[in-house]
Amino acid sequence: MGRAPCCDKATVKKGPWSPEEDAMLKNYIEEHGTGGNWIALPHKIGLKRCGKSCRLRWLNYLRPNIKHGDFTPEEDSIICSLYISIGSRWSIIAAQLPGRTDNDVKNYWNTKLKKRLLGRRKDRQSAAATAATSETSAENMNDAGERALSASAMERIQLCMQLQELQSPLGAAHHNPLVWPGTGCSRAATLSNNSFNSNSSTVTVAEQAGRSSSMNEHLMSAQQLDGGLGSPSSAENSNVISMEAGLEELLYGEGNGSGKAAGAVDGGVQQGGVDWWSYDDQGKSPVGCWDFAPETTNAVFQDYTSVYDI
DNA sequence: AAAGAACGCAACCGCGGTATT
DNA sequence: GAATACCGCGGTTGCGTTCTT
Repeated sequence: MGRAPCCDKATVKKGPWSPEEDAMLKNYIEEHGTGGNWIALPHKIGLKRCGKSCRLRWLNYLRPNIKHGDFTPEEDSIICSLYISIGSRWSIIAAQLPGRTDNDVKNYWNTKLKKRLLGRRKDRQSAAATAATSETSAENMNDAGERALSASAMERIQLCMQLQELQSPLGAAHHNPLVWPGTGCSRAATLSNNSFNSNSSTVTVAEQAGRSSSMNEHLMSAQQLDGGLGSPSSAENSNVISMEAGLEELLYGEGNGSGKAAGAVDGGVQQGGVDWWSYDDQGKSPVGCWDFAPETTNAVFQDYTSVYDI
């Protein structure tokens, strides 16, 4: 039959960890490792904690080389672009940020980045001369969307709409394969139309969202990661650069007026002196994406492609 | 200075997938 | 193959801290 019970929920301690508990867990793992069994770990150490709690504490706080607070502009950009493309897959996003945990990234997004980005949209709408129509659109989108779309999907649509506004008055991002890949046309527009005129839709927003989750949401990220494996065309490069510039503008101000080093430079996007999307001299081959081991990139990408059958 | 509101973060909860018996 | 436990993840909550009035 099955295994032994996980832990006695009546006797395990909950709540904040004490320095003594931290020290016990840290010392034990540094000396013996996790042993591949988190459930058994607290018993071995003598901690009155659930194994899941120990695992969480170790991964999010005690593990070496953990970074806390002070996300850099480069990290902001990575989080935003990946969130737009793959949604709230925090573990995958965090994997692109050395030293960051999924919990950290999730908290940072929920408490800061989301407000910063989506707040800007509110500002734009309220300032617009055609406030009535734009607010109606947004409200309809919210009302309809909340019924059928996840909050995550709604946020991503809003972010994409912001990018469209920034990048081209004609909505170039609609045709940006990095934003809405695979369809050759505007997914954002499709979703929006269904949100606005959903009465007679044969394909519901929910279905679209479901398809988005299963098929398309990941693709920009996959292509970004794939950039480390192949050679994007110059058109793709310019799409990437254009999108990054848009994100920079969303994050740090209109017209690139912020103090942050934003904007595209030849052959890459330079941010605070760090190219996180850099290409070689000819701008053909990507190099040094995100400053972590290529094998890690490939592993993440391969995991992802295998899961989503890219 | 005090009270309430807002914020930020650590930790918990529940679920789905995987491994084990 | 079925039953059960383990693992990892995303969503949510609780609480301490900071800000605003």
